[in-house]
Amino acid sequence: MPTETFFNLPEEKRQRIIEAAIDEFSRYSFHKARVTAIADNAGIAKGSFYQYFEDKKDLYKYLMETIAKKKMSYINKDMLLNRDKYGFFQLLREVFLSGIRFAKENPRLVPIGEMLLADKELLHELYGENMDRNNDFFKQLLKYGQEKGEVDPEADLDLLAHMLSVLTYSLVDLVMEDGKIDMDDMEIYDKMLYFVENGIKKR
Amino acid sequence: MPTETFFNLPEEKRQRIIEAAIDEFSRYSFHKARVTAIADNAGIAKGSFYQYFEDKKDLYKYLMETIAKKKMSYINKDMLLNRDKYGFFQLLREVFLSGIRFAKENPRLVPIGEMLLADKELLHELYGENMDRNNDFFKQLLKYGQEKGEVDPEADLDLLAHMLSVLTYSLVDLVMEDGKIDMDDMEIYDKMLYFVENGIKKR
Amino acid sequence: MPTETFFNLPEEKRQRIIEAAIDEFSRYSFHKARVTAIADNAGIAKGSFYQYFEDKKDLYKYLMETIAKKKMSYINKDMLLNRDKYGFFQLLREVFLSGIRFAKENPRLVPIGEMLLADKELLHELYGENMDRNNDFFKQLLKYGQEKGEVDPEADLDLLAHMLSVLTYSLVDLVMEDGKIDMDDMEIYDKMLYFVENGIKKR
Amino acid sequence: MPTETFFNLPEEKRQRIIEAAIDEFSRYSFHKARVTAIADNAGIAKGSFYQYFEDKKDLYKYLMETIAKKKMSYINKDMLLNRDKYGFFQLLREVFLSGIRFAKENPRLVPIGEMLLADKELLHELYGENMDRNNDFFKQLLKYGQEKGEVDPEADLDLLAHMLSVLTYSLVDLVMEDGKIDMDDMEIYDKMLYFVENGIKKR
DNA sequence: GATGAATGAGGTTTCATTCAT
DNA sequence: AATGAATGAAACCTCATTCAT
Repeated sequence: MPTETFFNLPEEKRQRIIEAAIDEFSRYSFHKARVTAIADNAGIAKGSFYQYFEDKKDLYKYLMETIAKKKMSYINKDMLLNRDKYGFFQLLREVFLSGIRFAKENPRLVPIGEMLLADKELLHELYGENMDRNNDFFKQLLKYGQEKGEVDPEADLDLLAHMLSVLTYSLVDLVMEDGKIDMDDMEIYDKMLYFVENGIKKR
Repeated sequence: MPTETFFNLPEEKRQRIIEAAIDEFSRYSFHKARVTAIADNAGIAKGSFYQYFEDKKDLYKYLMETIAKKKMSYINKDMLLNRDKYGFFQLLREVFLSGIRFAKENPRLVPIGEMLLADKELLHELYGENMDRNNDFFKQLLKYGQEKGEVDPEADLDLLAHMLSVLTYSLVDLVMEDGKIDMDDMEIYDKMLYFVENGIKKR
Repeated sequence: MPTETFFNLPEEKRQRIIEAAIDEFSRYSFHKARVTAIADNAGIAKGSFYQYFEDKKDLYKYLMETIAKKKMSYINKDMLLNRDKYGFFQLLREVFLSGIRFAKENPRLVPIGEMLLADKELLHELYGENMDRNNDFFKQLLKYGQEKGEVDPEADLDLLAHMLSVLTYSLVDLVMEDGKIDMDDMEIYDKMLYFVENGIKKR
Repeated sequence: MPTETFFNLPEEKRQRIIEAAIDEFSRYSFHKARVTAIADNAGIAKGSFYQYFEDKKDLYKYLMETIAKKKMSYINKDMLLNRDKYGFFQLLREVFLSGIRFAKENPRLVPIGEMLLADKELLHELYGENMDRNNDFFKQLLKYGQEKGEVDPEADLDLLAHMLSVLTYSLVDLVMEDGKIDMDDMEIYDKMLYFVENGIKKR
């Protein structure tokens, strides 16, 4: 956790630091990223960095949390709360699209997450055992889909959740070119959804 | 490319070095992996390392090539050559399973590939533009599936190839726990295939 | 260029570092000189060295600049500015003597310059094409001498400039024994000047 | 001294080694030059190198001797033996020209000598005190010139010898561009001689 | 005598973190 | 709180030389 000092900082300065961190961690893996570069780009002294964070990992953890929260905020909460008004596949579509919107508006955050996912050692260190909240989310959703009779009742929800989770990531990866996303490329999202729907719907 | 000296080494020693390299690179990303550790674990002098490889990256590249070749060798070549004897989904199943067999027998090689995939900078440096041979392979296969009338003729092959590629990886990831695979867990592979088949087959 | 950090250092410490550098580079060629030795002798950590200079070459370049400036400062500027009050050979004598005075007071700087001059590769790297400002200086002087009618009007100024430049160096070399100069050995400078004067004066 | 083994080598092989050594030492100072490069370029095993020479310095010493001898061989011995038939300045001219001829035919040997001259430590180690045979040669010549009444009887022969020695080197340097010499550029040699003659002749 | 693999000391450089002001 | 200089462990890499075959 960042220190109290950090949270007492003027918003603007805190932003500058976060920005600089994002910039560095989106370009380089945790180990290659340099504290010096972050401090420099944020325009703060290296010493200050250690007044705000315990160490490099402390900032990194905080960043991951921030990112996770931000990503969640892209999901239309109303739809989830009133999910009964929508079909399962409509909800799924919303989840997919929220991922895309998030990536479009925060392209630099995408590789940060991906790099962490690849670094099992670090991942374990940060989250210990419970490292797939993402899957849990999809699993809940799928269960609901089964209950509503839209999803194949035989389906293995753990497997499906994992697949959906992975596909979301991959979709973002596919449409992101050089850190940019062509949001208008709507067709492709629906193609994937079409594929998924055929794959898992109840027949 | 490793030096001639390296290839002149007795098989046993070469293996020790490769083993040590795999050990290090499967645990740590390229940047965190240490030449010193590799040399130590291989039981050779640090100086010797540099008689065999130009630098850390040289060994790494060589390792990736070796891994790629090994992975390919797990695909049943006969089936590919006589693909007309098999249905498309039978072929796809073979490809999936080959990935699993490879992962089961070489569990430490899996994270090496995954870490590389996450390090865009390194990936680019090693392979430049043509970095998705994996996708190409699936695209060929899918095209064949369309020609045989088994795959949805409307399907976007680029998208599908990407998805299949990603799903293969994810499947391996899913069944690998602490570097071990439960091969007998056959059911899950077929579940995924079932899902995929429903998703993309011609109706 | 040294970093800002270096220039922020207390004068005393900066001097210690420069001293240590001079000590090392006056004894050993650029390639044999060791950063470690410099850091040790300056009483700073090796890491600090790299906070002050980009690398060994950075310090070396800076040292050469410093030396060049210092050497220039030994020339009596008044004489150059009011050169019309003096004969050409008087000016030349002043230039010669300035070289001697510089060498006498900074004996360790002499071999540094000489070693660089011998390392064509390094020389080229540092100065690119324009690496004989020394010659230019003498050429200007000689031109002036011709205009005043003191120097043989037929003389090839490029050649003469080169010769004078070389002779200055050699004179210093000659009178420097074990890094010390016997300044009182005035006679020898005049002998050389006598020789030069006879060689190039207008008849 | 090279080992007997070296001298027993077939002429052709010995030449190859010497060639490779010249190539390396003409490009790099003693310390930067690499034994490995020499062995490689000579097409011999690294181990063999140490069968022929005690160490890098041993080869270097031998090379310097060879060069010195070769350089001497360019002086017209007949003229020296029958020096009475020629004037002093004719002899001096011959010595100058021999230096030029040597440089023209062995351009790579020139920088080797120059680099050594700049490395006082090495120079001392190789030749101890008596490191100016070159000067001695010129001193003998000048003495003879005085005796014949052609050279200023007041002249300080040590100084003049030094100057002549230095000027010879510098002349070579001046006309050598990129390791090549324009021998037809005869005029310049005579200009320098003219200058020298005026400088030191008896009046 | 020839070979080429093996060695390790030693060099340069990087960087997270500490600390004095 | 802020600064930025100081540190040193540890990484990569080079190369002369030795040694077993």
